[in-house]
Amino acid sequence: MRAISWNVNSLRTRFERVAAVINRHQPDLLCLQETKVTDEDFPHDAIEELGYIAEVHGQKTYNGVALISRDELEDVRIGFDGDPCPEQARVISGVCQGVRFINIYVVNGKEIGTDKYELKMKWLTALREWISSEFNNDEPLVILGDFNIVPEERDAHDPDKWRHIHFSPEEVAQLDALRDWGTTDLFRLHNDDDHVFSWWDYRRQAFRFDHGLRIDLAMGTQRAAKICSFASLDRDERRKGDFEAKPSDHIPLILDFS
DNA sequence: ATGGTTGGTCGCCAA
Repeated sequence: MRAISWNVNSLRTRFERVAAVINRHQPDLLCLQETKVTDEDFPHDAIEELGYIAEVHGQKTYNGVALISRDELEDVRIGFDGDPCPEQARVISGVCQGVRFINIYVVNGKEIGTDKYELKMKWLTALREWISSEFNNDEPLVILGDFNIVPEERDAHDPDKWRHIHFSPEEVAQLDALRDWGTTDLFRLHNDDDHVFSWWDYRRQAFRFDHGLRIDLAMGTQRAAKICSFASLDRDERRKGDFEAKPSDHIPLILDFS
């Protein structure tokens, strides 16, 4: 089984690239973040033409998540109990071939000291409480998506530039708490290199200078890690060439499970 | 601290 996580930064603007990613990688499950489309306007017909079906949790203008799969998923859930901002569409989960995938778009947080940063901490704590109360860490389970958190120094081009957001001690501690519950960074099972990034700011030619961060993550339980046979970031999605036009600022995270 | 690109929407807010 192949699963992909990707912050598309608007599904409707990026649809042709989404179709290209599906054709290139042939995933069983595609977890999208920042779809920026209401459920009413979701392009279900175009997804079905690709041979897929979509479970959606969207809203107008901001946020929005979706699960796009070849086959029907089991136990699909919209959002989570205890969400401090339930009006923001940030979580959708479901079971694909026996593995539970919790697709998340974490609150960005803006900067330490702001209300948005406080909300990010509250949101992450509430999400962990929901996950640990609702699910078992001895089951195959993967929490994946745009975490807006840099796990380690080697995951930032210049970690000191990001200590006010994305790489603050409190944010890293939230990730550690998720590890303590019994999950591991699945990308790191198969990649040892420093400076492998998943996001580059659109501004200041950040991709050209490779000023990026690895903030798109998949945290899997031991049962998920045991069957995770491959993990990679699809840098070609942002590179120039056939796909030069309008890339997302994030690239897809590809995961295989045996 | 400022900077300055993209998307949704149509004036700015969010990232």
